[in-house]
Amino acid sequence: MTQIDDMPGHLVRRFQQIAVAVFHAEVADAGFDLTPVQYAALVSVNAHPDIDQVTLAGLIAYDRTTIAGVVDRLVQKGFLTREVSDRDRRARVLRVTDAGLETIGNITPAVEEAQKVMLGGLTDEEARAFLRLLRKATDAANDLSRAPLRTSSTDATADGRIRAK
Amino acid sequence: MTQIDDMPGHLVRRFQQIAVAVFHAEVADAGFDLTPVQYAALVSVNAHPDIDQVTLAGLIAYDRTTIAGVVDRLVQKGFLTREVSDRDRRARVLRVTDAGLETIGNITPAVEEAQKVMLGGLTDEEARAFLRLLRKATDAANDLSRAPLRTSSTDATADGRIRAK
DNA sequence: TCAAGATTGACAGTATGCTGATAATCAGTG
DNA sequence: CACTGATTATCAGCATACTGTCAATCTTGA
Repeated sequence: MTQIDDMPGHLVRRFQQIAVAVFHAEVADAGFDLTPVQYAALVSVNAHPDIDQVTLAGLIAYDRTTIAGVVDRLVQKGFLTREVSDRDRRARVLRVTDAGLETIGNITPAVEEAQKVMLGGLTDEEARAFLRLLRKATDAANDLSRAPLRTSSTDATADGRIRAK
Repeated sequence: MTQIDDMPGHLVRRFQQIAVAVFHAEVADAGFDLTPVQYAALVSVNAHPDIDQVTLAGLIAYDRTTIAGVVDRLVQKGFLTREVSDRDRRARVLRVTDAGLETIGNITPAVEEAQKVMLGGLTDEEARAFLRLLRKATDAANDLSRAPLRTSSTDATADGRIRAK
């Protein structure tokens, strides 16, 4: 017997695989074709209109080289627009389209169902305990990743832009 | 505020990213260049000499189309050999080389350290509780993934081959 | 104001993971 | 033995993720 099966890293990898598979299944059942990552990006842009890609990446803990492809696909699906910013010509400003907004509204039940299904093996109490510990461990180790979460402690600035730290 | 930050799927994705980053960092510090996935495959082949790729995939919950690339890289690094089986000419029989064996022996402390680091935000008791719940949730949802874990309930057969279920 | 440094986005390259298809081979049945 | 169905591996194609590099642009300080 290898001890691999009991290593946190290996278990997390397995659970993540399951989480993605469950998300796909529930979302496909509901008639949508969105990945977990695309969903997170879409919802976050909706919550922060005119956000730029780097700030978006920080809000959902993506690598900034990954976000480009994700946004590409969302633009291609017609759920996002990407335009050069007036204020900073390096930045691309993101915005949810009407189609994107409609998708967000209709897909949410499937997404929430997926969260329940992936924790189906735990009692409600266990699920709460698990989530609390998962959040604590993740937050504590946040900066060990190249793509740490960068929540806006300050609120959105006048232009809707979020500043990290 | 989006509620994304509290979704188990999103948290797991973040924690998995952290786990991989920590693994890379610790292993690189120790002077090695192995990914988490490659490490799991290497250790598992070592525990089950002459295993074929599908059985190996089941032991560590990889998709069978993923395992081919992983094994390719391990063969290229000189850690594994892959030969056509005598008994079943469809199957490729895997075996750890001396270099692979040496790597396993020397890399293990770094791998174990990585497991501690990624759980650094939890007390020992919390870490135990977290692992128990993670294992329970993962095992319960095992079959929801395309790449479920297939532990050998029966032991290795005469030829070292593991039969699932 | 202008030069140095930081930031934004993009690209190339590598490594998981997945879906779906195919070829080669094996096992079981009539 | 021939046929059918299952199994093993591979391939093409797509979607995360990462490292490292680069050009364009902004910001800051001398």
